[in-house]
Amino acid sequence: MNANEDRDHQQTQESDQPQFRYDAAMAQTIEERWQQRWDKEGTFWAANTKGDLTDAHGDHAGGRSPYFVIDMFPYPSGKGLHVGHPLGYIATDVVSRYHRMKGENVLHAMGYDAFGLPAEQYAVQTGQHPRVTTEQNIANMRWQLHRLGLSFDDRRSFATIDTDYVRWTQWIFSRIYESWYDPDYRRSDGGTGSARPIGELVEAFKSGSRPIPGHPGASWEELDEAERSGVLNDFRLAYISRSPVNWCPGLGTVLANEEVTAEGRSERGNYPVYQRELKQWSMRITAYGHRLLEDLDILDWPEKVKLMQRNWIGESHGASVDFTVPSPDGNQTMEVYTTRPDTLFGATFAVVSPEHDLLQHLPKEWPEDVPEQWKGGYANPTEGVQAYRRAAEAKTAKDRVDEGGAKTGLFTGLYAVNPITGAKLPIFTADYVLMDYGTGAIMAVPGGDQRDYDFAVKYGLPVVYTVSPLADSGQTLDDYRGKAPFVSHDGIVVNSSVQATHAAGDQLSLDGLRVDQAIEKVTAWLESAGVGHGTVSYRLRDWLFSRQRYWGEPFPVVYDDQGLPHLLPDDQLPVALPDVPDYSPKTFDPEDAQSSPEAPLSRNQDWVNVTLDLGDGPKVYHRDTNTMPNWAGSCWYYMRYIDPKDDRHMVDPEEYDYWLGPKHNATAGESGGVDLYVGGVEHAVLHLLYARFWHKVLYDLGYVSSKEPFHKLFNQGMIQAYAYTDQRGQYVPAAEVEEHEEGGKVSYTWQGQPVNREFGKMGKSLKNIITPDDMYRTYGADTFRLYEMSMGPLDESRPWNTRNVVGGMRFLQRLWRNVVDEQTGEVVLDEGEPDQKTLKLLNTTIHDVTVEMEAMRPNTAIARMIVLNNHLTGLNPTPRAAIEPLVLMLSPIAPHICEELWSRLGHKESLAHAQWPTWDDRYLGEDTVTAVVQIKGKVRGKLQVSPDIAPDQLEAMALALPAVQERLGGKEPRKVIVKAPKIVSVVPA
RNA sequence: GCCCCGGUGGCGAAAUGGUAUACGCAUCGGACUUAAAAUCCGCCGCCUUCACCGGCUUGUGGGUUCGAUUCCCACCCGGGGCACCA
Repeated sequence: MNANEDRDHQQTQESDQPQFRYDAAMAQTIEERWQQRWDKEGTFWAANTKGDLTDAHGDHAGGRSPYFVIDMFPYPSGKGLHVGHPLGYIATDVVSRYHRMKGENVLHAMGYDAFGLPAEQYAVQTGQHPRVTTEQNIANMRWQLHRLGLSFDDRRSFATIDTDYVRWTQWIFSRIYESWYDPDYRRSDGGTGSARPIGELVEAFKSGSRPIPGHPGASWEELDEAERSGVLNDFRLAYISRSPVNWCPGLGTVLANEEVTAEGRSERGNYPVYQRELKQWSMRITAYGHRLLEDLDILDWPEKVKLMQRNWIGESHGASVDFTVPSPDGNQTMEVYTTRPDTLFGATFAVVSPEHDLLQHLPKEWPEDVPEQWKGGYANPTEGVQAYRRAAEAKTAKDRVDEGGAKTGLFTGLYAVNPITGAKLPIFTADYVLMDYGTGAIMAVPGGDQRDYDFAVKYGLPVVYTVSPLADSGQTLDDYRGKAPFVSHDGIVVNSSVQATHAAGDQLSLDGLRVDQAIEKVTAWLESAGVGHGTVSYRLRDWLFSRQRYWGEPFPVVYDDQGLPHLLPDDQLPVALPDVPDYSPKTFDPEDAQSSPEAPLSRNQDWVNVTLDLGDGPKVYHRDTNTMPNWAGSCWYYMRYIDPKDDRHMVDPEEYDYWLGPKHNATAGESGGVDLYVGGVEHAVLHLLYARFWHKVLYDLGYVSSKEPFHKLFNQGMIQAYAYTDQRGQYVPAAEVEEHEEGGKVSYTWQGQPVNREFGKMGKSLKNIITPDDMYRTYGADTFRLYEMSMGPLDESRPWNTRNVVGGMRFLQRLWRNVVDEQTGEVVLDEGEPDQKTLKLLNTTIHDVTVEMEAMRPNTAIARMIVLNNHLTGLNPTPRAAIEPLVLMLSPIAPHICEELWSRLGHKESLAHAQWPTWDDRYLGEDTVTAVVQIKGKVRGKLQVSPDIAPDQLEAMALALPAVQERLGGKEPRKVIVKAPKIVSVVPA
């Protein structure tokens, strides 16, 4: 069979080429042949423990160790791939193939994240239904990846838009909706706090063992349906709320905090985002804040990503303090959150956010003797606060940043009473205090906080310092007075003492204590006086979960004529997307903050209004017209690879235990989960935080047995590229640019005109795209894979340079020639024992390559293999005992050529499951080693010695060297350090 | 502003306390060829020198050490993350 194809191949060749040379055309023939054979034989099928999914021999997993390795699955965007995209896919493929050769049962598959904005926008551009364009794009992408020779188990592939899959995404939503978080629940893993079925909460309300919030004294039976629905909504992990959300008129949808940039613009499209109060779905991710934080410790993730998640969760420890606020409607309580309760004596005013409830209790008139500046020119507090709130609402986060931290604010006419000192603090409202962090109210301590200080200076408020620099810092408070706040945890509390406290409590003094001691003391005092308690606060917000989009999963929820939500029963899933006259989102003038979202699904009234029997007879309901964000599908897809066709479970629990359960193999550790997950660092908080949250809910509810979804995370670097601009700043085609060198100076021209080189991304608009297809045409997939793996460390970004690709091609050609005669196509080998030098190099290479592969450093593994191959090139004929291990070791990186050579070496079976070569320790040692003789750290001589030379003998030999004698000038050395057999370091007198 | 990562030949990069520059690219020289391409062999950090010898060299300056690309301190440059979070 090979001979025939070779003859076909050689007819297409230039006549003066050797007929059996490994070139691009030969590579293509070989690659396509092996790809077909792998497909036909099911070479990469992974075996489940039972059921239809067996390996190629029809066997189940048996005692084989599982290894689960996947990439972050792609959006099939329609733009096609450039050479940067497959880097991670090649890396996971190399790892997969390596582990297969170690005898493990490797699950390696690829799915498609096909809902969401990019797919929808592409469909809108092309005027076709998103399903049509998305499926075309998936087919195209599948082909492009197939051509790379990736070793996926294709039976396990699926897309998030598949009906089977949407059903289970909606099923998970239903489980989350039907759950609440019980912070006191003792989990079987020893932890505290768990998602529990909402039914348990209802039972507690019914039995009276738990009071019903908002309905003191009432029994569950006394509440009407709307009241019950409202109470449960406040506990559900998926809930509906009317609250300020990120509204993006330019995109026509609301967005999660994670999808909004620091400039207050949408991450996609870069449109302004406004805070609007709207009724939307949210997920109670904040309930999991602490567990999401602490379980980072059991993950094998890059520290950088852990740090980003820690910062995003933003757990801080402090105290909540109650201030009494006299108002026209009677005394109100203002709860503030502070991380520095030790500075209570330094509070000179208070600030509430513009949305704070306290602002509903304003006095009718300004109090007397209030500075005009505090009133902002308004006739009374009500008018002023209304105007200030409107102004704040209209501002984007970008506007606030542009103000550069400048503080604006307005006096409310109210005063808060300091619970310790009884001092009356004027209350302001200002937009630098955020409603959704802490309690939306702060005590302002201008002596210890930069923002409060700025505000105090602007409005003429007093500054009191209550912490003094440590004596050994060389600073005193006088260095700060009138200039700046003293913001530090390292200090001694001063000026913080009262004989009789205002609230019920003993006299209190914090003076002389260190800050941490003072925090402890004052917190205890607050608790005993009943005016506060220690508490924890999070930067993390609940996850806004609805979008006004067509191309997403519909919610499995309908509303009755009272507007109360009802969950659809599982047997009515999936809720399919309806056809609508127009699936594009209704967008607005990006600056139109007052516009309101309109969901495309609301355009099909036949779909929206349905008659259903939800247990109490047929009734008319209205469907929820929102869709889920595209993160929903990516939150759980990894576990669906276990069996995407399973119609009885989201995932079979036994199969889950085998593949992803805790300690399912040697590397998974306590967390369990995917053994290796590779993707870009851009998902450090978004996808990876949402997926961990869903996973933990499913874990609490008993559907999965591991605490975490992804045990080991690896972020591949970006492939960057050069781009060239002409004099007018226009990009010119990078492929046509010529490089010139003159007198050591490098310059670039395009069509004779000088151009400038810049460095950055690869992109169509930069005219520097290079596609995998370009590489297949010129070199073949194996050379392309080899180049991407040899460019440098996998986790670092580096520039693409097509000129360098040829090095990999030459390596493969030399390897080929070491097996196949280029002229005759014959395989002639030395079947005898290789010489000692070859055996030594072979064994050290096997050892080194194994170490490098384990550490995911294919670049250095390749360097070792090139050294071995270059050595074998000098032997003629090549020893079989050396070339076979080399072919096996290279096969994860360049699988097609290695399969071809393996077959020409006489093996019938694919090498995909051949055993990874092992080394013999006897060949690792050297007969002689080079010992280096240093004088004051500089190399002055070298000695060839036995590896087990005695230190005394080595020292004597070193000191006898003429170069050493000369430099010692006849004197005894002051010191000689001998590290036999490598180093002798001589220190002259 | 705060936090994190990085800086080594002409270029991509090796080496994590012990011979700095493995491996690859480019350049240059040689073999083969009528010639070119391809292929093979060789040189290849900088300065000085015909050459040997010698000196210098891992962003800059300092420190620890017999010995530092590697550890410590300060600074410069590049990249990334967060940014009124009380």
